[in-house]
Amino acid sequence: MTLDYPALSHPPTGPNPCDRCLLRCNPAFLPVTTEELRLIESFRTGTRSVEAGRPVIEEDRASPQLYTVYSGWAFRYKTLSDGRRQILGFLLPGDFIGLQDEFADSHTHGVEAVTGVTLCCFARERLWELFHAQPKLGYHITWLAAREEKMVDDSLVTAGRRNAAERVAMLLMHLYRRAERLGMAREGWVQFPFNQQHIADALGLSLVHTNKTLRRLQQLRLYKIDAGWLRILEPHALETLGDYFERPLQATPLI
Amino acid sequence: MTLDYPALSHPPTGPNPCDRCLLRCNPAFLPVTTEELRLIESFRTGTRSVEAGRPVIEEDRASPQLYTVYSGWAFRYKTLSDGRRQILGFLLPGDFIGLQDEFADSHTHGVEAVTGVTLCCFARERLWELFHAQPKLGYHITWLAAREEKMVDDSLVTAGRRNAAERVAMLLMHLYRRAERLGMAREGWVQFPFNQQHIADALGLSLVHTNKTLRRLQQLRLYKIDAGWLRILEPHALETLGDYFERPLQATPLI
DNA sequence: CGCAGCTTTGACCAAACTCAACCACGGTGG
DNA sequence: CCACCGTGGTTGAGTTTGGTCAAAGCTGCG
Repeated sequence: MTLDYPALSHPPTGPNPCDRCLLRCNPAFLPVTTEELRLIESFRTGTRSVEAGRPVIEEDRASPQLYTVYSGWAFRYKTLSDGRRQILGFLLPGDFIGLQDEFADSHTHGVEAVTGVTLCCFARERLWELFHAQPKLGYHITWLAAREEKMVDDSLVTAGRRNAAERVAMLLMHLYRRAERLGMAREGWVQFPFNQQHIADALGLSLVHTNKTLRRLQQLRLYKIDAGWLRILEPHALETLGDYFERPLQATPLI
Repeated sequence: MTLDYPALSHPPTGPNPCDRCLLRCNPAFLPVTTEELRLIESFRTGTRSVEAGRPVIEEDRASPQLYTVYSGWAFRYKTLSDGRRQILGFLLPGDFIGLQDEFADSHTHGVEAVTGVTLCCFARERLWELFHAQPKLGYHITWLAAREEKMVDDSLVTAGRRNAAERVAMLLMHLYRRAERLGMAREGWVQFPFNQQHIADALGLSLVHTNKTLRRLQQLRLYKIDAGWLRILEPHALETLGDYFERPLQATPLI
Protein backbone atom coordinates (compact mmCIF):
# COMPACT_ATOMS: atom_id res chain seq x y z
CA MET A 1 0.00 0.00 0.00
CA THR A 2 1.44 3.31 -1.08
CA LEU A 3 0.70 6.63 0.48
CA ASP A 4 1.75 9.89 -0.95
CA TYR A 5 3.17 12.53 1.33
CA PRO A 6 4.06 16.08 0.45
CA ALA A 7 7.58 16.65 -0.76
CA LEU A 8 9.71 18.17 1.97
CA SER A 9 12.17 20.95 1.60
CA HIS A 10 13.69 22.41 4.74
CA PRO A 11 13.43 21.12 8.28
CA PRO A 12 11.51 23.42 10.60
CA THR A 13 13.45 25.93 12.69
CA GLY A 14 12.70 28.05 15.72
CA PRO A 15 11.86 26.77 19.19
CA ASN A 16 11.03 23.07 19.47
CA PRO A 17 11.48 22.52 15.76
CA CYS A 18 11.09 18.74 16.01
CA ASP A 19 7.49 19.21 17.13
CA ARG A 20 6.72 20.44 13.67
CA CYS A 21 8.86 17.89 11.82
CA LEU A 22 7.00 16.84 8.70
CA LEU A 23 9.26 13.87 8.18
CA ARG A 24 8.28 12.41 11.51
CA CYS A 25 4.61 12.56 10.51
CA ASN A 26 5.39 9.91 7.95
CA PRO A 27 3.98 6.61 9.19
CA ALA A 28 7.07 4.81 7.90
CA PHE A 29 8.71 6.01 11.11
CA LEU A 30 8.22 4.84 14.66
CA PRO A 31 6.45 7.23 16.99
CA VAL A 32 8.48 8.61 19.90
CA THR A 33 7.49 9.85 23.32
CA THR A 34 7.57 13.55 24.09
CA GLU A 35 10.49 12.96 26.38
CA GLU A 36 12.47 11.24 23.63
CA LEU A 37 11.59 14.01 21.22
CA ARG A 38 12.86 16.67 23.63
CA LEU A 39 16.14 14.81 23.95
CA ILE A 40 16.57 14.42 20.19
CA GLU A 41 15.85 18.12 19.92
CA SER A 42 18.49 19.02 22.45
CA PHE A 43 20.94 16.76 20.69
CA ARG A 44 20.22 18.54 17.43
CA THR A 45 22.49 21.48 16.73
CA GLY A 46 20.85 22.87 13.60
CA THR A 47 20.28 22.18 9.96
CA ARG A 48 22.36 22.25 6.84
CA SER A 49 21.69 22.12 3.15
CA VAL A 50 23.97 20.79 0.49
CA GLU A 51 23.61 21.41 -3.22
CA ALA A 52 23.32 18.60 -5.73
CA GLY A 53 26.71 17.11 -6.50
CA ARG A 54 28.45 18.62 -3.47
CA PRO A 55 30.04 16.66 -0.64
CA VAL A 56 28.18 16.15 2.63
CA ILE A 57 31.16 14.44 4.24
CA GLU A 58 34.62 14.42 2.71
CA GLU A 59 36.02 10.98 2.26
CA ASP A 60 39.29 11.60 4.05
CA ARG A 61 38.13 13.71 6.96
CA ALA A 62 36.29 12.60 10.06
CA SER A 63 33.01 14.46 10.19
CA PRO A 64 32.48 16.60 13.28
CA GLN A 65 28.78 15.97 13.05
CA LEU A 66 26.19 13.28 12.72
CA TYR A 67 23.27 13.85 10.39
CA THR A 68 19.81 12.67 9.62
CA VAL A 69 18.76 13.20 6.02
CA TYR A 70 15.62 15.33 6.05
CA SER A 71 15.05 15.64 2.31
CA GLY A 72 16.82 14.67 -0.90
CA TRP A 73 19.00 11.83 -2.14
CA ALA A 74 22.65 11.18 -1.36
CA PHE A 75 25.08 8.30 -1.44
CA ARG A 76 27.98 6.87 0.57
CA TYR A 77 31.11 5.93 -1.37
CA LYS A 78 34.76 5.02 -1.21
CA THR A 79 37.46 5.58 -3.79
CA LEU A 80 40.64 3.62 -4.35
CA SER A 81 43.85 5.56 -4.71
CA ASP A 82 43.75 5.36 -8.51
CA GLY A 83 40.28 6.86 -8.61
CA ARG A 84 38.05 3.82 -8.99
CA ARG A 85 34.92 4.57 -7.02
CA GLN A 86 32.44 2.26 -5.33
CA ILE A 87 29.10 3.53 -4.12
CA LEU A 88 28.28 1.74 -0.88
CA GLY A 89 24.65 2.71 -0.67
CA PHE A 90 22.08 5.39 -1.23
CA LEU A 91 20.66 7.67 1.45
CA LEU A 92 17.07 8.83 1.65
CA PRO A 93 15.12 10.90 4.14
CA GLY A 94 15.36 9.38 7.60
CA ASP A 95 18.78 7.82 7.07
CA PHE A 96 21.31 8.47 9.77
CA ILE A 97 24.82 9.39 8.64
CA GLY A 98 28.19 9.20 10.26
CA LEU A 99 27.85 6.55 12.91
CA GLN A 100 30.86 4.59 11.72
CA ASP A 101 33.17 7.53 12.07
CA GLU A 102 32.32 7.50 15.73
CA PHE A 103 34.31 4.36 16.19
CA ALA A 104 37.26 4.85 13.90
CA ASP A 105 39.73 7.60 13.25
CA SER A 106 38.21 8.71 9.96
CA HIS A 107 39.02 6.92 6.72
CA THR A 108 35.61 5.46 6.47
CA HIS A 109 33.67 6.78 3.52
CA GLY A 110 32.49 9.94 1.83
CA VAL A 111 28.93 11.14 1.38
CA GLU A 112 27.78 13.18 -1.60
CA ALA A 113 24.46 14.80 -2.42
CA VAL A 114 22.73 13.67 -5.62
CA THR A 115 19.87 16.15 -5.47
CA GLY A 116 19.80 19.10 -3.16
CA VAL A 117 19.82 17.66 0.35
CA THR A 118 18.77 19.07 3.70
CA LEU A 119 20.04 17.59 6.92
CA CYS A 120 19.47 17.81 10.64
CA CYS A 121 22.83 18.05 12.41
CA PHE A 122 23.74 16.44 15.69
CA ALA A 123 26.70 16.84 18.00
CA ARG A 124 28.87 13.81 17.62
CA GLU A 125 30.47 14.18 21.03
CA ARG A 126 27.12 13.91 22.72
CA LEU A 127 26.19 10.56 21.23
CA TRP A 128 27.11 8.68 24.37
CA GLU A 129 25.03 11.08 26.40
CA LEU A 130 22.05 10.21 24.24
CA PHE A 131 22.51 6.50 24.89
CA HIS A 132 22.83 7.22 28.56
CA ALA A 133 19.81 9.47 28.93
CA GLN A 134 17.47 7.43 26.73
CA PRO A 135 18.61 3.86 26.17
CA LYS A 136 15.63 3.47 23.85
CA LEU A 137 17.20 5.92 21.44
CA GLY A 138 20.46 4.00 21.65
CA TYR A 139 18.54 0.90 20.75
CA HIS A 140 17.05 2.72 17.79
CA ILE A 141 20.44 3.82 16.60
CA THR A 142 21.63 0.24 16.76
CA TRP A 143 18.55 -0.70 14.75
CA LEU A 144 19.53 1.79 12.08
CA ALA A 145 23.10 0.55 12.01
CA ALA A 146 21.95 -3.05 11.64
CA ARG A 147 19.56 -2.14 8.85
CA GLU A 148 22.26 -0.32 6.98
CA GLU A 149 24.57 -3.29 7.32
CA LYS A 150 21.89 -5.52 5.86
CA MET A 151 21.67 -3.25 2.85
CA VAL A 152 25.42 -3.40 2.36
CA ASP A 153 25.27 -7.18 2.72
CA ASP A 154 22.80 -7.26 -0.14
CA SER A 155 24.98 -5.03 -2.27
CA LEU A 156 27.94 -7.28 -1.60
CA VAL A 157 26.02 -10.29 -2.87
CA THR A 158 25.14 -8.24 -5.92
CA ALA A 159 28.66 -7.12 -6.68
CA GLY A 160 30.13 -10.52 -5.93
CA ARG A 161 27.68 -12.92 -7.48
CA ARG A 162 25.13 -11.31 -9.80
CA ASN A 163 25.64 -10.62 -13.50
CA ALA A 164 25.01 -7.25 -15.07
CA ALA A 165 21.30 -7.64 -15.81
CA GLU A 166 20.62 -9.10 -12.39
CA ARG A 167 22.46 -6.22 -10.76
CA VAL A 168 20.49 -3.59 -12.60
CA ALA A 169 17.18 -5.35 -11.90
CA MET A 170 17.96 -5.57 -8.24
CA LEU A 171 19.03 -1.95 -7.95
CA LEU A 172 15.97 -0.58 -9.71
CA MET A 173 13.63 -2.57 -7.50
CA HIS A 174 15.55 -1.65 -4.38
CA LEU A 175 15.49 2.07 -5.04
CA TYR A 176 11.89 2.04 -6.15
CA ARG A 177 10.73 0.18 -3.07
CA ARG A 178 12.65 2.35 -0.67
CA ALA A 179 11.27 5.55 -2.12
CA GLU A 180 7.77 4.11 -2.35
CA ARG A 181 7.87 3.18 1.31
CA LEU A 182 8.55 6.79 2.21
CA GLY A 183 5.51 7.91 0.27
CA MET A 184 7.66 9.41 -2.45
CA ALA A 185 5.82 7.61 -5.27
CA ARG A 186 3.44 9.60 -7.46
CA GLU A 187 1.07 7.39 -9.44
CA GLY A 188 3.66 4.70 -9.84
CA TRP A 189 6.59 7.01 -10.54
CA VAL A 190 9.46 7.83 -8.19
CA GLN A 191 12.11 10.46 -8.59
CA PHE A 192 15.27 8.98 -10.09
CA PRO A 193 18.00 11.60 -10.00
CA PHE A 194 20.95 9.32 -10.78
CA ASN A 195 23.04 9.29 -13.90
CA GLN A 196 24.47 6.12 -15.34
CA GLN A 197 27.81 6.71 -13.68
CA HIS A 198 26.10 6.50 -10.30
CA ILE A 199 24.48 3.20 -11.26
CA ALA A 200 27.75 1.85 -12.60
CA ASP A 201 29.63 2.79 -9.44
CA ALA A 202 26.95 1.30 -7.24
CA LEU A 203 26.92 -1.98 -9.13
CA GLY A 204 30.63 -2.39 -9.78
CA LEU A 205 30.22 -2.20 -13.54
CA SER A 206 31.75 0.00 -16.20
CA LEU A 207 29.79 2.94 -17.49
CA VAL A 208 29.45 1.52 -20.98
CA HIS A 209 28.31 -1.88 -19.85
CA THR A 210 25.83 -0.31 -17.48
CA ASN A 211 24.38 1.67 -20.34
CA LYS A 212 23.99 -1.39 -22.55
CA THR A 213 22.35 -3.39 -19.79
CA LEU A 214 20.00 -0.59 -18.82
CA ARG A 215 19.05 -0.19 -22.47
CA ARG A 216 18.34 -3.87 -22.84
CA LEU A 217 15.99 -4.02 -19.87
CA GLN A 218 14.28 -0.87 -21.02
CA GLN A 219 13.71 -2.34 -24.48
CA LEU A 220 12.20 -5.39 -22.80
CA ARG A 221 9.75 -2.94 -21.23
CA LEU A 222 10.63 -3.86 -17.69
CA TYR A 223 10.97 -0.27 -16.58
CA LYS A 224 10.87 3.26 -17.91
CA ILE A 225 12.81 6.38 -17.00
CA ASP A 226 11.51 9.73 -18.10
CA ALA A 227 12.77 13.18 -17.14
CA GLY A 228 14.36 11.93 -13.94
CA TRP A 229 11.45 9.76 -12.85
CA LEU A 230 11.38 5.99 -12.71
CA ARG A 231 8.43 3.69 -13.29
CA ILE A 232 8.62 -0.05 -12.80
CA LEU A 233 6.59 -1.74 -15.53
CA GLU A 234 7.21 -5.36 -14.61
CA PRO A 235 7.98 -5.58 -10.91
CA HIS A 236 7.62 -9.32 -10.85
CA ALA A 237 9.98 -9.86 -13.77
CA LEU A 238 12.59 -7.56 -12.23
CA GLU A 239 12.34 -9.19 -8.84
CA THR A 240 12.71 -12.63 -10.35
CA LEU A 241 15.59 -11.57 -12.57
CA GLY A 242 17.40 -9.97 -9.67
CA ASP A 243 16.43 -12.80 -7.29
CA TYR A 244 15.65 -10.00 -4.89
CA PHE A 245 12.51 -9.66 -2.85
CA GLU A 246 12.09 -6.81 -0.41
CA ARG A 247 10.88 -8.10 2.91
CA PRO A 248 7.88 -6.44 4.50
CA LEU A 249 9.48 -3.73 6.53
CA GLN A 250 8.56 -2.59 10.01
CA ALA A 251 8.43 1.03 10.97
CA THR A 252 11.88 2.57 11.12
CA PRO A 253 13.27 4.59 14.00
CA LEU A 254 14.01 8.22 13.24
CA ILE A 255 16.59 10.19 15.17
CA MET B 1 53.42 -5.17 18.20
CA THR B 2 52.25 -8.76 18.40
CA LEU B 3 51.49 -10.63 21.55
CA ASP B 4 50.82 -14.31 21.69
CA TYR B 5 48.00 -15.56 23.86
CA PRO B 6 47.15 -19.16 24.62
CA ALA B 7 44.77 -20.83 22.23
CA LEU B 8 41.31 -21.05 23.76
CA SER B 9 39.00 -23.97 23.61
CA HIS B 10 35.83 -23.86 25.70
CA PRO B 11 34.41 -20.93 27.60
CA PRO B 12 34.42 -21.39 31.36
CA THR B 13 31.30 -22.78 33.01
CA GLY B 14 29.97 -22.90 36.55
CA PRO B 15 29.07 -19.92 38.73
CA ASN B 16 30.22 -16.52 37.48
CA PRO B 17 31.90 -18.00 34.41
CA CYS B 18 32.69 -14.61 32.88
CA ASP B 19 35.02 -13.88 35.79
CA ARG B 20 37.29 -16.55 34.43
CA CYS B 21 36.90 -15.67 30.77
CA LEU B 22 40.27 -16.06 29.08
CA LEU B 23 39.13 -14.18 26.01
CA ARG B 24 38.43 -11.09 28.07
CA CYS B 25 42.00 -11.14 29.38
CA ASN B 26 43.11 -10.33 25.87
CA PRO B 27 44.17 -6.66 25.77
CA ALA B 28 42.55 -6.31 22.36
CA PHE B 29 39.29 -5.95 24.30
CA LEU B 30 38.02 -3.08 26.37
CA PRO B 31 37.88 -3.63 30.12
CA VAL B 32 34.43 -3.66 31.73
CA THR B 33 33.28 -2.81 35.23
CA THR B 34 32.21 -5.56 37.60
CA GLU B 35 28.68 -4.36 37.31
CA GLU B 36 28.72 -4.62 33.55
CA LEU B 37 30.29 -8.04 33.76
CA ARG B 38 27.55 -9.26 36.09
CA LEU B 39 24.94 -8.04 33.64
CA ILE B 40 26.61 -9.70 30.66
CA GLU B 41 26.77 -12.85 32.73
CA SER B 42 23.08 -12.75 33.53
CA PHE B 43 22.32 -12.10 29.88
CA ARG B 44 24.35 -15.16 28.96
CA THR B 45 22.35 -18.36 28.79
CA GLY B 46 25.15 -20.86 28.24
CA THR B 47 27.65 -22.04 25.70
CA ARG B 48 27.52 -24.01 22.51
CA SER B 49 30.04 -25.69 20.29
CA VAL B 50 29.74 -26.28 16.61
CA GLU B 51 31.89 -28.64 14.59
CA ALA B 52 33.89 -27.51 11.59
CA GLY B 53 31.70 -27.18 8.54
CA ARG B 54 28.42 -27.18 10.46
CA PRO B 55 25.92 -24.32 10.54
CA VAL B 56 25.84 -21.95 13.48
CA ILE B 57 22.77 -20.13 12.14
CA GLU B 58 20.68 -21.46 9.27
CA GLU B 59 20.29 -19.00 6.47
CA ASP B 60 16.53 -19.14 6.29
CA ARG B 61 15.63 -19.26 9.96
CA ALA B 62 15.71 -16.45 12.47
CA SER B 63 18.10 -17.43 15.23
CA PRO B 64 16.57 -17.58 18.70
CA GLN B 65 19.92 -16.58 20.17
CA LEU B 66 22.66 -14.06 19.94
CA TYR B 67 26.24 -15.27 20.17
CA THR B 68 29.72 -14.11 20.85
CA VAL B 69 32.41 -16.23 19.24
CA TYR B 70 34.68 -17.50 21.98
CA SER B 71 37.07 -19.59 19.89
CA GLY B 72 37.44 -20.68 16.29
CA TRP B 73 36.70 -19.26 12.85
CA ALA B 74 33.34 -18.91 11.13
CA PHE B 75 31.79 -16.88 8.33
CA ARG B 76 28.58 -15.13 7.43
CA TYR B 77 27.12 -15.82 4.00
CA LYS B 78 24.12 -15.55 1.73
CA THR B 79 23.13 -17.76 -1.16
CA LEU B 80 21.07 -16.91 -4.22
CA SER B 81 18.26 -19.25 -5.15
CA ASP B 82 20.36 -21.00 -7.78
CA GLY B 83 23.09 -21.78 -5.28
CA ARG B 84 25.63 -19.04 -5.92
CA ARG B 85 27.10 -18.16 -2.54
CA GLN B 86 28.66 -14.95 -1.27
CA ILE B 87 30.62 -14.88 1.95
CA LEU B 88 29.90 -11.58 3.67
CA GLY B 89 32.67 -11.71 6.22
CA PHE B 90 34.68 -13.86 8.56
CA LEU B 91 34.10 -14.18 12.28
CA LEU B 92 36.81 -14.49 14.91
CA PRO B 93 36.81 -14.65 18.68
CA GLY B 94 35.04 -11.64 20.13
CA ASP B 95 32.71 -11.14 17.19
CA PHE B 96 29.06 -10.71 18.03
CA ILE B 97 26.56 -12.65 15.89
CA GLY B 98 22.92 -12.19 15.13
CA LEU B 99 22.24 -8.53 15.74
CA GLN B 100 20.67 -7.97 12.36
CA ASP B 101 18.07 -10.64 12.88
CA GLU B 102 16.86 -8.61 15.80
CA PHE B 103 15.48 -6.05 13.46
CA ALA B 104 14.12 -8.09 10.59
CA ASP B 105 11.95 -11.13 10.24
CA SER B 106 14.77 -13.52 9.39
CA HIS B 107 16.10 -13.78 5.84
CA THR B 108 19.32 -12.13 6.73
CA HIS B 109 22.28 -14.44 6.43
CA GLY B 110 23.65 -17.80 7.51
CA VAL B 111 26.67 -18.45 9.68
CA GLU B 112 28.86 -21.52 9.30
CA ALA B 113 31.81 -22.79 11.31
CA VAL B 114 35.12 -23.18 9.45
CA THR B 115 37.04 -24.75 12.33
CA GLY B 116 35.40 -26.06 15.46
CA VAL B 117 33.79 -23.05 17.09
CA THR B 118 32.69 -22.36 20.65
CA LEU B 119 30.17 -19.68 21.42
CA CYS B 120 28.66 -17.88 24.37
CA CYS B 121 24.89 -17.73 23.93
CA PHE B 122 22.65 -14.83 24.85
CA ALA B 123 18.91 -14.48 25.07
CA ARG B 124 17.77 -12.45 22.10
CA GLU B 125 14.58 -11.28 23.76
CA ARG B 126 16.52 -9.69 26.57
CA LEU B 127 18.63 -7.45 24.33
CA TRP B 128 16.52 -4.41 25.03
CA GLU B 129 16.81 -5.07 28.75
CA LEU B 130 20.57 -4.97 28.38
CA PHE B 131 20.43 -1.57 26.70
CA HIS B 132 18.12 -0.36 29.39
CA ALA B 133 20.09 -1.60 32.38
CA GLN B 134 23.52 -0.61 31.07
CA PRO B 135 23.45 1.93 28.26
CA LYS B 136 27.21 1.57 28.06
CA LEU B 137 26.79 -1.98 26.84
CA GLY B 138 24.27 -0.78 24.30
CA TYR B 139 26.83 1.71 23.11
CA HIS B 140 29.34 -1.11 22.80
CA ILE B 141 26.94 -3.19 20.77
CA THR B 142 26.45 -0.27 18.42
CA TRP B 143 30.22 0.00 18.19
CA LEU B 144 30.41 -3.63 17.12
CA ALA B 145 27.64 -3.18 14.57
CA ALA B 146 29.38 -0.15 13.09
CA ARG B 147 32.69 -1.96 12.92
CA GLU B 148 31.13 -4.87 11.13
CA GLU B 149 29.50 -2.56 8.65
CA LYS B 150 32.86 -0.99 7.91
CA MET B 151 34.26 -4.40 7.14
CA VAL B 152 31.40 -5.13 4.76
CA ASP B 153 31.95 -1.73 3.15
CA ASP B 154 35.54 -2.73 2.46
CA SER B 155 34.46 -6.04 1.00
CA LEU B 156 32.00 -4.29 -1.24
CA VAL B 157 34.75 -2.09 -2.64
CA THR B 158 36.76 -5.23 -3.21
CA ALA B 159 34.02 -7.12 -5.01
CA GLY B 160 32.95 -4.09 -7.00
CA ARG B 161 36.19 -2.47 -7.99
CA ARG B 162 39.28 -4.62 -7.42
CA ASN B 163 40.66 -7.18 -9.86
CA ALA B 164 41.49 -10.73 -8.86
CA ALA B 165 45.05 -10.19 -7.64
CA GLU B 166 44.06 -7.10 -5.69
CA ARG B 167 41.21 -8.98 -4.08
CA VAL B 168 43.41 -11.82 -2.95
CA ALA B 169 46.08 -9.47 -1.65
CA MET B 170 43.55 -7.52 0.34
CA LEU B 171 41.92 -10.60 1.82
CA LEU B 172 45.19 -12.17 2.92
CA MET B 173 46.31 -8.98 4.65
CA HIS B 174 42.92 -8.47 6.23
CA LEU B 175 42.71 -11.94 7.71
CA TYR B 176 46.31 -11.93 8.84
CA ARG B 177 45.98 -8.58 10.59
CA ARG B 178 42.78 -9.49 12.34
CA ALA B 179 44.16 -12.72 13.69
CA GLU B 180 47.45 -11.07 14.63
CA ARG B 181 45.59 -8.44 16.59
CA LEU B 182 43.97 -11.11 18.71
CA GLY B 183 47.34 -12.58 19.55
CA MET B 184 46.74 -15.58 17.35
CA ALA B 185 50.03 -15.20 15.47
CA ARG B 186 52.85 -17.63 16.24
CA GLU B 187 56.22 -16.41 15.02
CA GLY B 188 54.71 -14.75 12.00
CA TRP B 189 52.23 -17.51 11.17
CA VAL B 190 48.49 -17.44 11.68
CA GLN B 191 46.05 -20.28 11.36
CA PHE B 192 44.44 -20.33 7.93
CA PRO B 193 41.69 -22.90 7.90
CA PHE B 194 40.00 -21.86 4.67
CA ASN B 195 39.89 -23.74 1.43
CA GLN B 196 39.95 -22.06 -1.95
CA GLN B 197 36.19 -22.25 -2.25
CA HIS B 198 35.89 -20.05 0.84
CA ILE B 199 38.27 -17.51 -0.66
CA ALA B 200 36.46 -17.58 -3.98
CA ASP B 201 33.09 -17.05 -2.33
CA ALA B 202 34.40 -14.24 -0.19
CA LEU B 203 35.95 -12.44 -3.14
CA GLY B 204 33.26 -13.00 -5.75
CA LEU B 205 35.55 -15.02 -8.00
CA SER B 206 35.29 -18.50 -9.47
CA LEU B 207 37.14 -21.34 -7.81
CA VAL B 208 39.48 -21.87 -10.74
CA HIS B 209 40.40 -18.26 -11.12
CA THR B 210 40.98 -17.96 -7.40
CA ASN B 211 43.36 -20.86 -7.58
CA LYS B 212 45.33 -19.35 -10.43
CA THR B 213 45.57 -15.99 -8.72
CA LEU B 214 46.58 -17.48 -5.40
CA ARG B 215 49.21 -19.52 -7.17
CA ARG B 216 50.59 -16.51 -8.94
CA LEU B 217 51.02 -14.47 -5.75
CA GLN B 218 52.56 -17.46 -4.04
CA GLN B 219 55.08 -17.89 -6.82
CA LEU B 220 55.95 -14.22 -6.48
CA ARG B 221 56.79 -15.11 -2.86
CA LEU B 222 54.35 -12.63 -1.40
CA TYR B 223 52.91 -15.17 1.04
CA LYS B 224 53.11 -18.79 1.98
CA ILE B 225 50.51 -21.27 3.18
CA ASP B 226 51.64 -24.46 4.84
CA ALA B 227 49.52 -27.07 6.57
CA GLY B 228 46.73 -24.65 7.29
CA TRP B 229 48.94 -21.79 8.46
CA LEU B 230 49.53 -18.51 6.67
CA ARG B 231 52.68 -16.40 6.63
CA ILE B 232 52.87 -13.03 4.95
CA LEU B 233 56.25 -12.68 3.29
CA GLU B 234 55.84 -9.24 1.73
CA PRO B 235 53.29 -7.28 3.73
CA HIS B 236 54.16 -4.04 2.04
CA ALA B 237 53.78 -5.47 -1.45
CA LEU B 238 50.44 -7.03 -0.59
CA GLU B 239 49.14 -3.87 1.03
CA THR B 240 50.16 -1.82 -1.96
CA LEU B 241 48.75 -4.29 -4.44
CA GLY B 242 45.45 -4.45 -2.58
CA ASP B 243 45.47 -0.70 -1.90
CA TYR B 244 44.44 -1.71 1.57
CA PHE B 245 45.92 -0.45 4.79
CA GLU B 246 44.55 -1.54 8.12
CA ARG B 247 44.03 1.45 10.37
CA PRO B 248 45.42 1.38 13.87
CA LEU B 249 42.61 -0.17 15.80
CA GLN B 250 41.37 0.80 19.22
CA ALA B 251 40.39 -1.77 21.80
CA THR B 252 37.18 -3.55 20.88
CA PRO B 253 34.20 -4.00 23.16
CA LEU B 254 33.39 -7.58 24.11
CA ILE B 255 29.90 -8.68 25.07
C1' DC C 1 43.05 -50.26 -2.51
C1' DG C 2 39.70 -47.00 -3.63
C1' DC C 3 37.20 -43.15 -2.53
C1' DA C 4 36.33 -38.26 -1.15
C1' DG C 5 37.70 -33.72 -0.88
C1' DC C 6 40.71 -30.33 -2.38
C1' DT C 7 44.12 -28.37 -5.55
C1' DT C 8 46.19 -27.65 -9.99
C1' DT C 9 46.40 -27.09 -14.96
C1' DG C 10 45.12 -26.50 -19.78
C1' DA C 11 41.83 -25.31 -23.44
C1' DC C 12 38.23 -22.74 -24.68
C1' DC C 13 34.50 -19.31 -24.15
C1' DA C 14 31.90 -15.24 -22.91
C1' DA C 15 30.77 -11.42 -20.02
C1' DA C 16 32.36 -7.26 -19.24
C1' DC C 17 35.98 -3.66 -20.18
C1' DT C 18 38.30 -0.08 -23.02
C1' DC C 19 38.52 2.94 -26.66
C1' DA C 20 36.57 5.95 -29.72
C1' DA C 21 33.04 8.05 -31.81
C1' DC C 22 28.69 10.14 -32.22
C1' DC C 23 24.24 12.01 -30.64
C1' DA C 24 20.82 14.81 -27.90
C1' DC C 25 19.90 18.55 -25.17
C1' DG C 26 20.12 22.63 -22.50
C1' DG C 27 22.59 26.52 -21.53
C1' DT C 28 25.23 30.74 -22.90
C1' DG C 29 27.17 34.39 -25.20
C1' DG C 30 28.14 36.82 -29.52
C1' DC D 1 19.00 33.65 -33.59
C1' DC D 2 22.34 30.48 -33.69
C1' DA D 3 27.06 28.71 -33.09
C1' DC D 4 29.44 26.72 -29.39
C1' DC D 5 30.17 23.99 -25.37
C1' DG D 6 29.57 20.77 -21.63
C1' DT D 7 27.20 16.99 -19.78
C1' DG D 8 25.29 12.73 -20.20
C1' DG D 9 23.57 8.97 -23.07
C1' DT D 10 24.31 5.58 -27.00
C1' DT D 11 26.72 2.51 -30.07
C1' DG D 12 30.21 -0.36 -32.38
C1' DA D 13 34.82 -2.74 -32.59
C1' DG D 14 38.24 -5.05 -30.53
C1' DT D 15 40.46 -6.73 -26.21
C1' DT D 16 40.89 -8.80 -21.71
C1' DT D 17 39.72 -10.67 -17.55
C1' DG D 18 37.70 -14.01 -15.56
C1' DG D 19 34.35 -18.02 -16.14
C1' DT D 20 33.39 -22.86 -17.64
C1' DC D 21 34.58 -27.46 -18.62
C1' DA D 22 37.30 -31.30 -18.13
C1' DA D 23 40.87 -33.95 -16.48
C1' DA D 24 44.59 -35.11 -13.62
C1' DG D 25 47.25 -34.94 -9.05
C1' DC D 26 47.50 -35.22 -4.12
C1' DT D 27 46.34 -36.57 0.68
C1' DG D 28 44.23 -38.79 4.14
C1' DC D 29 41.33 -42.38 5.52
C1' DG D 30 38.18 -46.43 6.03
